[in-house]
Amino acid sequence: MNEVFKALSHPTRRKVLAMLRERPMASGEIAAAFDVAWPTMTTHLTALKDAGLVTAEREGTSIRYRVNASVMEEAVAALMELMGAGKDAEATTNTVKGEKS
Amino acid sequence: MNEVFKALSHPTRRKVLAMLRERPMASGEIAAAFDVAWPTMTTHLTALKDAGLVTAEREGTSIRYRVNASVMEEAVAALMELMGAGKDAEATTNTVKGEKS
DNA sequence: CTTGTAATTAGCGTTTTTCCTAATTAGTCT
DNA sequence: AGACTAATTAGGAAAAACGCTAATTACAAG
Repeated sequence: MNEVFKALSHPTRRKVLAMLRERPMASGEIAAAFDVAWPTMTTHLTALKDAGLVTAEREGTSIRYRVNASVMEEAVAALMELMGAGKDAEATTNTVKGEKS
Repeated sequence: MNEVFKALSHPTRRKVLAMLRERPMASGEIAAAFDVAWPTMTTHLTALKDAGLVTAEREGTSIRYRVNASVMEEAVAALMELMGAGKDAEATTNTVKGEKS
């Protein structure tokens, strides 16, 4: 859980998550969108992967990254617990009004 | 918002928030609970205050820190938006089942 | 005004993070 | 196999985060 918040603490990594939310993307495609060197993006992606926030899988010639929604939900739940949502936290997290979950 | 996630990325600071959630506390009282030097805790508290996550106000001889719930809620909303809750985010955040809000 | 307590600021060394370029691995395709 | 592309690993430099001790400020109260 610690690694999750650490991963979320960098703006670029949060933007990557926002992008991946729309659609899974390849490493190079992500790097190209961010004005950083490719190896730098690899580092960020590794941080996100180690935190469990994304998963990576080979797709032909490239490697596709996608968001791991459940870990994102856990992060939200943890934050809510921190702010006093207490026992309602997980219930509430799963009850995002119109979600395809 | 960036500072908020930065502040949340340190375990000690999250624990402080959890403590402050129960009741407002003085700086020294917090420091005493954490096996770190007092000045170190001051640094953490400053980070939390700069992020807007807590407020500080003098109370007689000591300085009392308390959680700023609204900024905590904003953080949750931001996270949820990141994970795809989209426009429902704030509505959901304010609808924590049995909360005294 | 002086003493005492609460808390912050200064200064410093260590560790971690971040980002880069160059080199390397992994897999594809002819 | 050999050439090509996608991505990661190596190595290193610069910046930021952490946590400490010592010094200082801020109040309160005798």
